[in-house]
Order: sequence, then C-alpha cells, then structure tokens
Amino acid sequence: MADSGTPGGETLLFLTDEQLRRGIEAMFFAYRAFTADPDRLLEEHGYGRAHHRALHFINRQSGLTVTTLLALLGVTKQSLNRVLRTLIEDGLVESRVGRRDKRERQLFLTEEGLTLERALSEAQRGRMRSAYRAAGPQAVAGFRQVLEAMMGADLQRIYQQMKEE
Amino acid sequence: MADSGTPGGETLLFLTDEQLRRGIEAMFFAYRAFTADPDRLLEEHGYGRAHHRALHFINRQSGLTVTTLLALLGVTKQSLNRVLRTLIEDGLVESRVGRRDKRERQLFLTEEGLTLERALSEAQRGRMRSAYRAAGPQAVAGFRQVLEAMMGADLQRIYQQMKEE
DNA sequence: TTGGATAGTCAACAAGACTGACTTAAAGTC
DNA sequence: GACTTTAAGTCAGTCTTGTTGACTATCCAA
Repeated sequence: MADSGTPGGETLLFLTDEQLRRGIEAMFFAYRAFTADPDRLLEEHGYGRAHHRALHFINRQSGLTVTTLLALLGVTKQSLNRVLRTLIEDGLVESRVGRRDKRERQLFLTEEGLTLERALSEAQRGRMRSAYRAAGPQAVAGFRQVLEAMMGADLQRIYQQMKEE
Repeated sequence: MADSGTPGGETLLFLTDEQLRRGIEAMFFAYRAFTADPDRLLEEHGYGRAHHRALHFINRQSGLTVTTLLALLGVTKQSLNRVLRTLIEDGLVESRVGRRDKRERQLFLTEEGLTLERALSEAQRGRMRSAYRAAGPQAVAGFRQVLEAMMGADLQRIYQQMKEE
C-alpha cells in the first residue's frame, strides 16, 4: 500500500508462495491450539464454542443489544438465539428490556456467567501469555499488526471501536 | 521461558489482561477474514472448509496416507472419510493402494483437484500477501514467531517437519 | 496359523451453522 | 390513528462437520 515495490529488496524476500503458505499453515495450527483450551472447559459444562464467543462479547461490552452481538459474531439471529436461550435458561446471562428502546434486549452476565467467562478467558489468556513471553515484545507488535491488516477494513473498524469503550 | 521477569520492564507492558484480550480478539476476527475468501469459492463448488483443508495437505505432501492426513487435520478418521469420499467421487482426489503396505491408501490430487486447490490457495494467499505488505517484514517475522509459540510443542513438531519435505 | 494390531470404511447421530417464513411489540411517520 | 419499519424471538427444515460404534482387510509376530 504505502510500499512502492522496491525491486529485489527485502520486501520480496518473504512474499514467495512458499512463505505465504507457511503463514497460512501457521494460522491453521495456531488457531486450533488457541481454541483447544477453552473447548475442553466448555465441554465439561455442555457448551460449545458459540457459547464462549457470546460470553466473551457480553462480558466485554456489558448491556449490549442482541443486534450488536449479532454484528460482532457474524452469525444469523436464529443461530445466536439457540445459544443465547440456553445461556439465559442456565442463568449465565440476563436479558433486560432496553431502557431507551423497549424493543431492544440488553444482555448482561450474571455472577455465574462471569465466573465461567473468567475461567474460559483465563484458559485462553494462559496460552496467549506464554506465547507472548516466548516471542518477546517486538514479535507481539508484529503479530498484532499482521492480524489487523489481515482482518480487513470492515472488521478493523469494529475491532478498533471496542478499544475505546 | 528464557525471560527472567524483569520487574517494571517492557516485558510487563504487553502482558496486561487487556493486552492479552486484544490479542484474543484479533485472532478471532483475523481468522474469520482469513477463511472468508476460500469459503466463498468453496460454496460455489458445493464444498466446505474441511474439503479445503484436505486438498491443501494432499497438495502439500502428495502421496500421503489417510492416517498421516488425519494427524495433520486433527479430526477423526470417520469425519475425514466422508469428505475424502466426495472428493474422490468428484474426481479431485485419487486414492491408490499403498505400495509397501496394502492396508494404506495413498492420496493424490488429480488435474482437476490441483486446479481447485490452486484457486483456493490463491484466494487465501491474496489476503495474506496484502497483510504482509501492509505490515512489513519485521512484523511478519513477529507474527510467525507468536503463532509458532502459540501452537505448542506438539503441533510445532508437525509444522516444522513439513518444512523439510 | 492363529490372534492381535493397524488402516480404512460404513452407518447413525449431534452440534451448530444456514435459509425462509412468521409473530409480537415498539418506534417512527404520514 | 393507520401504516411502515425495526428489534427480537420462534418454528421448521437443511447442510457441514464433528462424534461413536461396528465392521472389513491387511499385516505381523508368537
């Protein structure tokens, strides 16, 4: 983008198909490991990855509406609803009628929901923390830069917005 | 690991729960984008992500056995089999009886399989390439370092092995 | 040669995504 | 006040992709 194709320069070094393929495979393997720890915990509770994602974002942005959560997760209403219903029935999530707009439902974690979210989050952070430690601060900065560039403009806007709330 | 907890140093700067959470969210959003391009292509052909993964590794390591592929993908034999069967029926993959051990099946891509694999791979590499360009060589090195640390020792061994073949 | 381990296949099932059609309630508009 | 739009939720049905259990074929070793 800001890079004006320096011919033969180091820019080309890491853009061979082989290098790109290494990156693709690294993403595949790393993502699998990344979800493995919380997955184990979830299974003990009879939940799936979908429940984890819902808990994560409700915790992250307490009081968010169903539509907002939908946009963050990128799934359909029906798909989210099944997950949300079980979480509400099990007393992990509370759904209150919106204050300003009564059509909306605002979502909150209960004490129990918070407890599970923390356990899941801690399992995931543990792996992230040791990866960060092993790789060092400079690598971490690069890691985030590449991921942000990879997610594309639309997701980047959503991702950056969450920073400020 | 090699890091001896420099108190107050820059090591601590990026290990706050907030920083770790940013990393977790970046992984989530980036992985979604990462799979989105091939997913579109796959849908046109009536395939899913599982078919993509199979094609990728069969291409990567032509003639590999079902068991080897199983280990790479980390799924059950039965799950892979359904995917593999459709690929064979559709003439994208060829399954030959193992030369040494007749119990084994060796897997190869046909011309048609190679064509689809290249299209999928190119869609995915496109995004990876522009992310790499945008972030720069140093960031890319860091990206890979963190992913490798994150995947853990077991997967790292598998991942590194593939390098040399 | 018999018996156990390994490689792969077939069948049935469950989770979690999807689409489409519909209801209810509230908000906004003419 | 009647009409339209929006937010949420529901019902029904499908698809992909994961699971377990039972089975066949082959290899190897006692």
